[in-house]
Amino acid sequence: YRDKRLVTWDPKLHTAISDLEVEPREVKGHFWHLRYPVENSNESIVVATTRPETMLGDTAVAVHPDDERYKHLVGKLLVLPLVGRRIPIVADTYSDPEKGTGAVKITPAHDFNDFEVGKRHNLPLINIFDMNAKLTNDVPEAYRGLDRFVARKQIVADLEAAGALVKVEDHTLQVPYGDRSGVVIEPWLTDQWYLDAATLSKPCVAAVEAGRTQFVPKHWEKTYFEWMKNIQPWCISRQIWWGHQIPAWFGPDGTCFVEETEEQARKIADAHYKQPTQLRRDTDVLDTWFSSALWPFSTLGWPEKTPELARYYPTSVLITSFDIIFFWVARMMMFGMHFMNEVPFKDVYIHALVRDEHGNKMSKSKGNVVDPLQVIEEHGTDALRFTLIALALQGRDIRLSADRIGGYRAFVNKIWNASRFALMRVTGNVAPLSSMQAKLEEPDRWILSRLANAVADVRKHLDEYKFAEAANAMYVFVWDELCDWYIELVKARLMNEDAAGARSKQVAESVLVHVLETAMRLMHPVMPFITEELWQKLPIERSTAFIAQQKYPGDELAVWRNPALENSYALVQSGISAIRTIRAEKNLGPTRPIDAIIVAANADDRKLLEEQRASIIALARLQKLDIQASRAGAPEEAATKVTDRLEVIVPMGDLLDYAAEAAKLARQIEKTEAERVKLTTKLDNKAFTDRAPADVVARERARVTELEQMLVTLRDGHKRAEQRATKT
RNA sequence: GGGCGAAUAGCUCAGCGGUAGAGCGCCUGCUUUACACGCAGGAUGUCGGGGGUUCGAGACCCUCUUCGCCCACCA
Repeated sequence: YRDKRLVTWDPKLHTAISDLEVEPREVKGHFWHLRYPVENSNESIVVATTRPETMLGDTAVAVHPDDERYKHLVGKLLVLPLVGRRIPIVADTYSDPEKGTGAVKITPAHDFNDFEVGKRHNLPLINIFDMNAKLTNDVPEAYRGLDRFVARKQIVADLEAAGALVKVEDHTLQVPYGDRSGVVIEPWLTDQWYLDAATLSKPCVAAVEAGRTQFVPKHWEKTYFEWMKNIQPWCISRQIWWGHQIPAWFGPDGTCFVEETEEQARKIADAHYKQPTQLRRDTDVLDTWFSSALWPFSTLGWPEKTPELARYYPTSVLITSFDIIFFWVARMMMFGMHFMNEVPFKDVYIHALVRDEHGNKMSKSKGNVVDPLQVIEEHGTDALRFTLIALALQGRDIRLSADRIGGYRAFVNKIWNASRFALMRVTGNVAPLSSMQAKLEEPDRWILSRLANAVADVRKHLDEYKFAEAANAMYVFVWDELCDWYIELVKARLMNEDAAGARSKQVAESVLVHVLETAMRLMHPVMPFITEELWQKLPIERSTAFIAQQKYPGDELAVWRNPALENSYALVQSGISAIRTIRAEKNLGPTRPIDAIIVAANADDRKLLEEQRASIIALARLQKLDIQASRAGAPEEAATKVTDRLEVIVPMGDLLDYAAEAAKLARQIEKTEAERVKLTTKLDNKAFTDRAPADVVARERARVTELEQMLVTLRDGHKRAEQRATKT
């Protein structure tokens, strides 16, 4: 509908702008107290204003109906200084007796609140500004044509000269600026086109309440609701060049015809005027957000009923920034519900805002934009992309951190080097995994199980829009599991040129290539460049030209999942780590060949360790490994490391510092004992054993048993070390 | 005035009812033939304060403090 009301007018760009494009800025200004005399009386009323120039357009002064100070003056007239116009004193609850003098000047044509007061009291609207915010001919001659800020100075001076200026106070106030033009916007009375947004918004609120569209993270719904439920009429016309021209035609007498086409409008107009009539099209264009609101269906061929529209509307997900919720998301909802009678998207993912290093929002007009090309120059495209994804946590903004980008650049490098290793060691095309399932060795089955886990985790996180978690799952799998364990585990097999090891070598090659190939597909959306490059190089059969055309890894990996194997394999890893810890603590160096004894009380554990003897020897760099049920026969001069299920003993000969060893064991005993006491106290608490879930209680009991076993071993070792220390 | 979010290791941040974590930084040792953008090992926390719920609380509830943001208003 067309209406004459106040709009937020940009006097530089000469157009109405949206409330959302208005940016309040805090400015130091003044409070001017002005005295308006009551006609034919000695009395007067003092009003306070931050914009004295608007007094030229005053058409009333309002006081609160219950304000005893002014009750007797309501209905009387004031003489407006400098102008001489008689203006009424009206009673209106808009006036707040607590604020200022309790009397407020009313300028209906230049203030939104005053406009409403004016409507209630049938006050005239006096437009004192033109489109440039210069004073019009409706003001005394002395001020005509003056710019608003020039006029302000002049008027204050003249009021002072006339004795109407009571006092001036310093005052800090919020002044509305146009966010594009950077000038103070002016509430201005114009004819504009409006949408009845309140009516359009109702089904949109209902749709989100019913969950037909869901916000992720959910709390943004509140922002959406708050705005939708307090929505104002939407001024959709703009006095600018670019945009969809409004389909409205005016006849000579100002009658308006709104039709889809000019032809249609002319037909209606001719009928209306009963003769062929010249029409003039409205030169205004639609607010850009009006046009954008049509996007979800207009791009699919609407208003035609196209197959695309049937297939893709409603869309699955809109990914956008929170500051677009009002501008675009809400408006697409309105038009979707109105024109399609269906929501435009099922999910709205509100992503984090990337802020600059100081935490400020980046903006083109502020100029504090981090240039991605520069970051890419320094760290690489894939590193930047991975960093953004890794930092994209729900409900939290991103401060782009150079350190994090550097860390992920190292990750990209790691992927490159791991693949380089594989390409160096794997010769010829590899066989499909299915053909060698029976020949897989423990480490092979372990990494395939971990891969299946990683794929499942990544997919789950992506489904939930948890991008940072998805990135982390990729990172941990590739670096901590594939590189740090699997590649190290298979090195010996890959480098073995003996005929006897040929089959084992081939299996390792196939598994390594298969795992890498799957990892490339898994990471491709985040790191498109390196994954494409490496995928092209892998010795595999390629069914498509590009990795992007391949299927994303999914459920087909699930057959490899093997939690029991992973659990038992953790024992082997903890044994290797224990030996490495002794190496580091005793300064044995990473490469010096040493002997080690692993004591495991459990027969199944020993069996598993025996099977993995070669891996343990290789990764712990041992020259001799004994796996036994008890400590019997182990030398006294030994460093030990005790874990939940095993004790690792490294004979040290004269190298061992017994006092230090005893002290180290004493510290571990103290910590273990403290944990045991804590758990025992917990288990002694009847309230806990009665009320906590059975599995929690059982787990705690098992843990106490483990700790008790550890303590026996630790105390035994401690006693021996202490005896030796005193002997020497 | 209304609303939202945040406070956890030196830094950037996960965890959101059952033994406090990651990356970076820091410390120790390493030319280990994929990688020093690396490898192995290590240290580091009254989880902002105070109440409460619970067998059990960074986690849930209340409250306070401090930061950040959004909306409205400001004669």
